[in-house]
Amino acid sequence: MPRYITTTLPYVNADPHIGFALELVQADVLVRQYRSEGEEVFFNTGTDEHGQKIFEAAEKKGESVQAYVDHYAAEFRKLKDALALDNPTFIRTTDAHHVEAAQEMWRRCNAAGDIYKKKYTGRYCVGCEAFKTEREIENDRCVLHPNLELQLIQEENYFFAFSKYQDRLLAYLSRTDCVIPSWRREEALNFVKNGLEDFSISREASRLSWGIPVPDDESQVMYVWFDALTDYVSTLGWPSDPNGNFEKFWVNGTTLQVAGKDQVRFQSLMWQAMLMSANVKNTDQVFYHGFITSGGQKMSKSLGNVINPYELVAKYGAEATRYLLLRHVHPTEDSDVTWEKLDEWYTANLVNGLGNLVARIMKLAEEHCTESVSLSETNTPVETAFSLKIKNQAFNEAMDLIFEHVAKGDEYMTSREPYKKIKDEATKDEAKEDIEKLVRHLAKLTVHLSCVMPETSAKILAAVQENKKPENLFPRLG
RNA sequence: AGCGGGGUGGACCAGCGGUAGGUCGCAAGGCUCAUAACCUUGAAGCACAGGUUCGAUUCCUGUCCCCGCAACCA
Repeated sequence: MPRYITTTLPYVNADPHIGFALELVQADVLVRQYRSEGEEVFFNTGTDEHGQKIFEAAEKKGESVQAYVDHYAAEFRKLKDALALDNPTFIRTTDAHHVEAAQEMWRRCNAAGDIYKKKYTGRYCVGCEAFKTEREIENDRCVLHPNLELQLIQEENYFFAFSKYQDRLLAYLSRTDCVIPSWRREEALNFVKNGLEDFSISREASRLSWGIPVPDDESQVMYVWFDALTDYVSTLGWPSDPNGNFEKFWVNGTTLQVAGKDQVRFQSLMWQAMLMSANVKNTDQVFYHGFITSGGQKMSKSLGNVINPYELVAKYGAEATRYLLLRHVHPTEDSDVTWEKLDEWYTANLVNGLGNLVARIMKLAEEHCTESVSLSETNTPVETAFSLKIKNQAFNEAMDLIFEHVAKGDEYMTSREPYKKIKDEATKDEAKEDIEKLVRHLAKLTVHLSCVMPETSAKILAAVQENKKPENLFPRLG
């Protein structure tokens, strides 16, 4: 069955965050695993580029908004190569086709009677040029501009009839696999049970100058929801579907969204209600990953503990970065990452573990075996277990299986001592058999490795086929 | 207030009613094919307080601490 896998689209008001790199790598390893098993996968990612924050950020930088978003879109697009992503589609919410799709989504929900205009009163900060929430207000002032008086402003916006979908959302959430991990489904369920309120989906054009116009109302611009969330289907060609991808992957395929844990309400509730309203099939499954903290704190520029994915790749390489994110970041819980820990993991597992194992085995093979070993094509139970772990998003456990396999190689080498036996004529043949067995062990390893570290996997396989010790796979850190 | 998750040796994670496992780090031996790598052994642990039970890290109750959501906030 065709599969559709998408990340959320990051908002381009800052450089790529390590958390987004995690999301991409998790999605990619799923994509690669399914593709390796012969399934056709549509892999989507891209950038969310509208909104007042972006408009203001561009102004601050003294750039045109278009130049600003083009710059960031490029920064995010580069992640594809930096993280060795397997051919994702990259959609920008400023793409002409997406703009039309967002407007069509609006029209359909409107036709279903789910969009209406309502007067809304909020406290507006002139300094921020934005309405403030209770959390952002302290002593009746905006926390960022305590010297300015908040203004009570009344604005007329469009609202989406979210509350109408309470029952249908409960029915959707009764599917046990629609939210992973399961306890986040509990969270979503409780949220719906507590009652839903309609949410605002537009802003006056005078306040939101960089966004998609509301159909048939020049005075209003879409606020994030209809704009950003529609990307999951617009990327497939919805609604006109010129290539049949929407029909193939969304309607007839299995769909999976990968998102951060703070997205439950947006992805599993608001977006699903919009799909119901527009009479489009719901997402089959949304997987929510945890967050990455550093030194026990949320990464933030002011704390100076931000780890940028490009720095990660510059230091360890794309392959090792993928490995580090998959094995040492818990799939669904928060994980703490520091440079110190990353160095430790890189050295222990990749340099001393995998890299060293390949070197010691292939050195012996190159010197003592006259030709490369024949490889069997059959799947082992370990490979099946690995595949299942990946598909169940237990990425860290899947990695553990790989490294158990690595450890077994080292243990076998020590217990059989082929390097010793090869020096004695009487045991020479036995040593050769040991070495051949170890080489086959490596070949098997490449099967698991291919969706995690594709280049490394290919290098090892090539070394086995050429019967030659490769260059160090993972150089020791300076 | 509430909802959800979590608190297991120095670090991260698994176990979830019957001598507490794994990985990393640390220490001591061993080995020499290998990227001063590898193998073996060892030290060290179930947030706290009650309860249920023959027996609790595991179930129940309460307390403390951490994280996310808490409605227009990606």
